[in-house]
Amino acid sequence: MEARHLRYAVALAEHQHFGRAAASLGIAQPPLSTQIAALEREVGERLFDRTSRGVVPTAAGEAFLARARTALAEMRLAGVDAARAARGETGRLRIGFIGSALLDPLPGVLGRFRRTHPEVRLSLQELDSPTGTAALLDGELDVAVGRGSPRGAGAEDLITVPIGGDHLVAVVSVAHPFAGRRTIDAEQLAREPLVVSQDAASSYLRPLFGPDPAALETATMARDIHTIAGLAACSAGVGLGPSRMRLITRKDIRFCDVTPRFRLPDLRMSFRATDRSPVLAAYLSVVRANCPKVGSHLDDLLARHPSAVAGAL
Amino acid sequence: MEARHLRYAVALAEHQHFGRAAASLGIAQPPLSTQIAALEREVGERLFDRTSRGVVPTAAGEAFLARARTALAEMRLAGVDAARAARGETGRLRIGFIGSALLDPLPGVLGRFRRTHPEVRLSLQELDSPTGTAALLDGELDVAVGRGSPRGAGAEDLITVPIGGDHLVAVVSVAHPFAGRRTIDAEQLAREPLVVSQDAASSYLRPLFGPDPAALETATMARDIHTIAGLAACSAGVGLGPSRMRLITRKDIRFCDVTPRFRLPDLRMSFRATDRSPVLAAYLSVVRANCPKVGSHLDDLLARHPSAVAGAL
DNA sequence: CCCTCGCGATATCTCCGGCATATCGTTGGG
DNA sequence: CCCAACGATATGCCGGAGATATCGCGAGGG
Repeated sequence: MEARHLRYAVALAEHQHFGRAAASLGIAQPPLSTQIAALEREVGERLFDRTSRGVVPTAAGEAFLARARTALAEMRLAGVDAARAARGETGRLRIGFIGSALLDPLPGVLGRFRRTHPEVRLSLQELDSPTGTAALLDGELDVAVGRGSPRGAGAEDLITVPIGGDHLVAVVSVAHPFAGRRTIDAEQLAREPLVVSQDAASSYLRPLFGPDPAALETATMARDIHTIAGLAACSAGVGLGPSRMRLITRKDIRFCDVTPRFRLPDLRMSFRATDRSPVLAAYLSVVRANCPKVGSHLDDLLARHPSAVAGAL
Repeated sequence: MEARHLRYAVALAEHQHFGRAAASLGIAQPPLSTQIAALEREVGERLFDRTSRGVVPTAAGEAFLARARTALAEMRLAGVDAARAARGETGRLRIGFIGSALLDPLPGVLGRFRRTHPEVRLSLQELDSPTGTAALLDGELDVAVGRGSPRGAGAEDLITVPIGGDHLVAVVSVAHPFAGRRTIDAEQLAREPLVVSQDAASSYLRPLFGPDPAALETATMARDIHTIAGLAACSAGVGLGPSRMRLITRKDIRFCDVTPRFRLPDLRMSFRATDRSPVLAAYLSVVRANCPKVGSHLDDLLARHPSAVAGAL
């Protein structure tokens, strides 16, 4: 049984007339008769009653036609859905990110992407940087936003673009003696009880305290940036975090720059170099449109990379 | 796009290998390549990524395949459903009947039909005989069970088989003076307040009272047989109805034969002579199996009728 | 580093079958 | 009783699906 048979049967049922149905199909009447006869032979039942002034479906024909119509509709949708999937308009995008990314670059990009690609199922997950990289390599994520270049096995299979840098700031309760100050010296910090993220403490924050990291070892650990702010607010210590933490709008905290200025590893976005997902491509093109600087960086990397992301526009 | 393309794409996705997929389809590898290429050209998107050691669907391919599989399933179901509809195993059967038919011939036939054709939607409706005949002719019913031959315009387009006769019986409250008697004389009845059905009073019951139908004109009218029994039970009068009314199992009523025995018009079943519904044919064959006497009658009528019911077995 | 093997693409031919043209059989309607 | 309309049948043609042979290419293995 071929789709042709379904189309012919549906047209015949619609026009109730071999000649007109054939005309509507762009063929002559005899082949329509032949094909319908062949269909009836294959199904094993008469699907149409031929009368002297037209054609009417039998009960078997009605049952057949119902299925035939949905089958044809599915076929049409197959093509449409494929095209939409290829344009990245449907599908799924799984993004893992560190908390601070949700403060600055992500909201704009995600909002725009949601609006331009409403039928893509977004799966968002807050993860620390190493976990995100691992999940990306395992194929559990499509995009990972973290801090610092991915390291370890497989990292060379990732394409990574910087999407923004920041420096270290301190956050304290409004009641804290530092609350009114614009800056705090790093040496002063070393004498305060600190609140830092697990991730930062174990990697990029260590150089800040030079040869003596005791301050870090006694620091309170928090998993994410909002917890750091919250702990600082209730005077658990001086919180340390990226400068985009200033975007947190709480009345009960104050921020101070750390002197000398201490640059944190850039925020970066990674994805698998072998990933051909059109949704990813669509996402990247939204990123490009939203942020020309990241976009041009992206273009460079993609141009350089051998197996670039599918038609990355 | 033809069903062939869908089958080929599905097979290719399943085997992830052109050669093996082609073998499973019973064709050689080159035509499979050609057809997949043609499909991709028509859809306008690459549906499969060819690697050096196999084939994997793209995102567009996955979207396409999902629709393709359901389309193919629908096509298979089309044939199956048509065959089942042709055997009368699916569809709808609308039966109109008078109340007394629900006492004797219908329960057995309907029960058996329900069991043998569980997926036929039965639509049952209690109607008086003339209304049933009209509904049948209007195409609102498939079968009408009533009393007395259908009359009026179009009646000759119906096939009608008798399915049982009965005679008149009286029903009275247990408290009624007649309650203990086996018979009641027709002349006695004429002096009693009566309870009869509208239908009966206006047609076949009139001869019972000879030239003076006054008894009927003052009779209480009821629409159906159970109401007659109920009114008799509460001593509203002497109920009159068909002898199968004896099948009503109420403790508060008693039945008496009417002397002389007064035959009522036969119960009969009618359907449109032009009706080709396989469900009707299936129903008739259940009737035949359930009741040989009616069956042979049916055979005679169908043999005699020019455009007999579709393949009435 | 080259060689070979495996896989998909391409080229060419064949032949089946879907389509067009012409004609027939049947059934209602005038 | 004839005619018009409709679907079925007969026949020839041609496109295209499929088979065979071959090529290009990339990945492993020696």
